[in-house]
Amino acid sequence: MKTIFLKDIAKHLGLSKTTVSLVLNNKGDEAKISTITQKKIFDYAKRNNYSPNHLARGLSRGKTETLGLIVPNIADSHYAVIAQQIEERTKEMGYTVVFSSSNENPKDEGKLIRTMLNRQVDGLIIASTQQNHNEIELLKKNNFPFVLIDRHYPEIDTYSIISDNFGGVKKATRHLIELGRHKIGFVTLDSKLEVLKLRKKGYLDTLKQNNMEFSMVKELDQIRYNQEMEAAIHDLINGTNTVDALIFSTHYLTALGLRELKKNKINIPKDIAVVSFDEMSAFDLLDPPITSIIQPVKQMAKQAAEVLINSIENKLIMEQKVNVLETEMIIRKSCGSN
Amino acid sequence: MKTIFLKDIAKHLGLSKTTVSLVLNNKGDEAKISTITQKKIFDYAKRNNYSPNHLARGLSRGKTETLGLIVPNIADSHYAVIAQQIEERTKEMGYTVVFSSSNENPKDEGKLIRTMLNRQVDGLIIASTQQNHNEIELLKKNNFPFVLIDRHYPEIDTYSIISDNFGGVKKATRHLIELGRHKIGFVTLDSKLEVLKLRKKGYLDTLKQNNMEFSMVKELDQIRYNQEMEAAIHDLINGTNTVDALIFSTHYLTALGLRELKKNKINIPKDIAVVSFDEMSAFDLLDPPITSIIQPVKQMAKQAAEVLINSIENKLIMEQKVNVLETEMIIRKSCGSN
DNA sequence: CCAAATAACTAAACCGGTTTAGGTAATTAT
DNA sequence: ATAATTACCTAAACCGGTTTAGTTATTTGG
Repeated sequence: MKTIFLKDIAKHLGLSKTTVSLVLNNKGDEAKISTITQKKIFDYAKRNNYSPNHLARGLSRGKTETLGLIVPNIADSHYAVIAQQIEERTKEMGYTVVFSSSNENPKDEGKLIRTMLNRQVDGLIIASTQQNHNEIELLKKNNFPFVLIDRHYPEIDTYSIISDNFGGVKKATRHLIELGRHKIGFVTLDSKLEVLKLRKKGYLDTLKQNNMEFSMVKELDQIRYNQEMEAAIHDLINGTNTVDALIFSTHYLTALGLRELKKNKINIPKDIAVVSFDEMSAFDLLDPPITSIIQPVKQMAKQAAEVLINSIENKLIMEQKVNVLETEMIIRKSCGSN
Repeated sequence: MKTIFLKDIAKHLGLSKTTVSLVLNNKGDEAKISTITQKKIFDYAKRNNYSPNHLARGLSRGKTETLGLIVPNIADSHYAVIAQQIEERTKEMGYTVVFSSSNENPKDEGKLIRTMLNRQVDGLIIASTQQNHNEIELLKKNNFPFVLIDRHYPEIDTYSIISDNFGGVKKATRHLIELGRHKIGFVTLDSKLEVLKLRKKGYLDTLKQNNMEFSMVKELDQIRYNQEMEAAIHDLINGTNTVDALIFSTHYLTALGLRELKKNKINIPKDIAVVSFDEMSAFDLLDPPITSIIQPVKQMAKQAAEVLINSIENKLIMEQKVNVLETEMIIRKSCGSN
């Protein structure tokens, strides 16, 4: 507030800015500043609660102790938790985070990356729209420290922390098969996102491995999925191809789907078993509670923060660049298993 | 990336840093720089996608176009939405936001405020723990631009954007009374937070106004509420004082409470009607869907961003400092009203 | 006793911009 | 023909730190 500067301390103690700066950066001993002088400086600084101007320091050091976080949407609980964990870990390690939502828009994401770069962040954590191959490649080429979280570019070799989307859906599908479901449907978005492609593949591959003949994938439009869910559910529960189980590829699709199933008086799990990939905080309160595949979100976030900061500070660098964390299936009553 | 600086442009065009800086800041005409020169500068800058070092600019201008956001916890959907909206509005107005969670800890909050200040943010938006009276007063005394959101210090005269917590609970209580409920209970946290005090007051005052004799408030510990909910619900549904309606003072208490009610095979709304202050995204999927009081969170956030930026830029300043926005009651089936 | 080493400290350049206070040369006014 | 403007541009200070390359006075070593 009533800001005090380095030169003020120096002037008041009859010393040079250099001495004060060295001491306050704990280089006093190294620079052989006498203990008495050091004490004087520390005391005076503390008494007037001096704290260095971060811009000035950043400018001269070329480092800001600030990380940029770009997510599709922090209002989404998935990313909110990621943000929270990253911020927490990051704060412990002496960094601050600036964030921005790309709204799943590649152009916005590109702009945000550039904005963050000229704000001189020391590194970036990006949950990418996955349509900025070039920007990401550029970051890599320029050796700018960054890590991808939640979504990665399989074709670019960089630090990526993701969860096992493929394996997660596999677990879910196997679970349903084991419970005797034969006509399992899959509701997802029509998207280029690697995660969604992998989830679909997890479903299809598992069916094939188990020689299941029936398969039915509904891919809703990324924007109009809200309106399209009604027709999709209608298709899935009527006609000859009525399903006896449904996997939703992400939490909000599950929520929408459940609403429709309810409207159609479908009994879960008797008529249709339901598994959700990702969950919302109230899924265990629903009747029946929804069996869900959950991602180790917190762990992913902490790891991303650590890997990034380590790579910034050139400490021990992770050996394998892509780290795939296991998902967990929480079995509740929506599949009739208990 | 392959960073280009002002002096590079200057050197390449045989001009001075001054000229280049003026032109790129659109002060070319004002400074009577010839159109030809201006064009050369703009072109060269664009071609080499120059963008000014934010630290340097901030240091010399004393302004960073960065806002600090301090919330109790961004993982909480309530604050996640606030963060998202603030970031969105703020981005439109040319600012960036750095955020941090105080974890409802006043000391941490104090530290965060100081950290943000020496990071030279231009202003702060704080959803305060409300136990940092002094820090807030200090901000005010030093004319540092800030606005309180969601929670305010009634005793400090500053910009505050809050919702009508008192009126919200009043609506809920009145609703229950009108539906013929006579023994309405209130579950909340034992907290000094003004919002929670107001919600309790809204409940108690409405009962009094309607000459209801019965009242029962359960105040759970702020940390152990999770464990305490079981006993609280037990008390509320057993003995002579069995309630026929419950109001939960915040979304996560509702979630916990519903879990307990379910465990005890309570029929909602037949045995007990339920209203939640604040909701979770799946509350409308529950059986029955939960009647909720919702706060105009998005509006609050946008307003906070606008008020802050306006006060930073000394544009039109809001006339009344405390802005109380109306809540809305979404009537679902948990009170038996339809 | 003098040279070398050391202790304690500092001047000044630098980071990359913005801004103030001019400086020339060409035009206009008288 | 000379003074006053004007058009166009710039040197240098400044923002508040960090860091390099010394300086000076005192010890130590031979």
